Amino acid sequence: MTRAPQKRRLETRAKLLSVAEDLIDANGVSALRVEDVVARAGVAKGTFFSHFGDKDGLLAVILGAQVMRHIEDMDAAPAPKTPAEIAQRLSLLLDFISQDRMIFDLLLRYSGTTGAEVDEVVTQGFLRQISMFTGWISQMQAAGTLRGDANPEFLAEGIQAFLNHVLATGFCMEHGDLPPPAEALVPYLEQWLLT
Amino acid sequence: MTRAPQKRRLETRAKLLSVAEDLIDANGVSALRVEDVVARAGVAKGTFFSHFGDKDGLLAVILGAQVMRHIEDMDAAPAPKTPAEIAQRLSLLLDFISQDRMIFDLLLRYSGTTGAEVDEVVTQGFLRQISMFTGWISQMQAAGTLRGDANPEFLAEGIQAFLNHVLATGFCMEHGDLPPPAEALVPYLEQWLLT
DNA sequence: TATAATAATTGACCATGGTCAATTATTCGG
DNA sequence: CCGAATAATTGACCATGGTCAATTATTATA
Repeated sequence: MTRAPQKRRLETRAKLLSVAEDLIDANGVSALRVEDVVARAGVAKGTFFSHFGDKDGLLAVILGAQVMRHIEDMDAAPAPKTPAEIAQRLSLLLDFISQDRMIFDLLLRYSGTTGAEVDEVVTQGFLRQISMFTGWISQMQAAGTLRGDANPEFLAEGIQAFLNHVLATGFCMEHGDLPPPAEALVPYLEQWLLT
Repeated sequence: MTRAPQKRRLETRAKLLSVAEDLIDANGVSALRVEDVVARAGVAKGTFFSHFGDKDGLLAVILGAQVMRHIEDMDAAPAPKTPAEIAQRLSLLLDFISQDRMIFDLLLRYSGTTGAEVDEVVTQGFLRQISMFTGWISQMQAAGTLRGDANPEFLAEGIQAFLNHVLATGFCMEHGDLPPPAEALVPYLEQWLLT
């Protein structure tokens, strides 16, 4: 039985998170240095690792929360009615992830940590996203606007696959000339979801 | 105009590669240390980086070559006739990539380096793989065994997407209980390629 | 072949993430 | 309120990838 954390620990953690968020806002994820975080937070290096395990742990918490916020926004609006609308609904999230390859890599790596660590925000986010997709698809199937011959959860996983594909592909071309990820996603979704 | 590399340089490069391959065979990709490689090869650290840019550069060369070998094997046999046969044909490659998450991550990262570096083996491999898929699909379309309503290259990219999806998903569950990647791939391919 | 120009290599040095035995703060039982 | 037990923090130290001015080997030129 593990004890509840003391107030001091919660404060330290909050301080580390807020400092890291500020630094990320200012300089981007790639430029974040653990040494800078602990220096600004006024704690020792070891404290950082005792809280987050490693640097990616901290990033997972912060980026996972941001992803979760996007998912909640997407889920709040009325369900999309076509594949193109799904892609459009995803555009803010996709833009966020496209902003830095490090974000994509980290989310992909943490996306399914078995759910072993119940508090893994990233895992939660992905599960939530799949169930959101599943809900959309069920509704569309009920409305007869897309193929009814496959189970919604399976189709939802396919969306996930194409979403990652489009993101990965986007990083390959040198930035500048290619369409935004949400747009690139449309043909895949249509092929996957229609008839 | 850059000059051709001297014999000495080619020998050094070959030595580094062969030492690294031996170490990988013995201990796996994750355990490879640059210091070990240079020590065994009898060269200085700087030499390593002058040849490969960074550690991933060396890995890209080695793993890219292994992937290319798998692709050539797959391409040598007669074209598969069904989605399930495609999955089966891919199983050796998928098993190879599944063996260590580091391999998957690296291949994904290097898969499309713009083709800017013409000698990037990984990029070559992916292009080759897509064209192999495209060929298979064309033949199957001609034979009428799968949907003829989409262009083969587009369908080939979809295969790539599902292939990565299955691999990524495989790493998430703790190893042991889940089916081999090639098997997990089948339903996606069928849904994607059939009618 | 002597010398200048260029290629290749060297290794001390740095940057950064990560470890862990020792120390300090907090809580708990009596 | 006083130790004893546990939680939290500390910071010197380590591991490993990566840099680059200096050095040595090779090639080109006269």
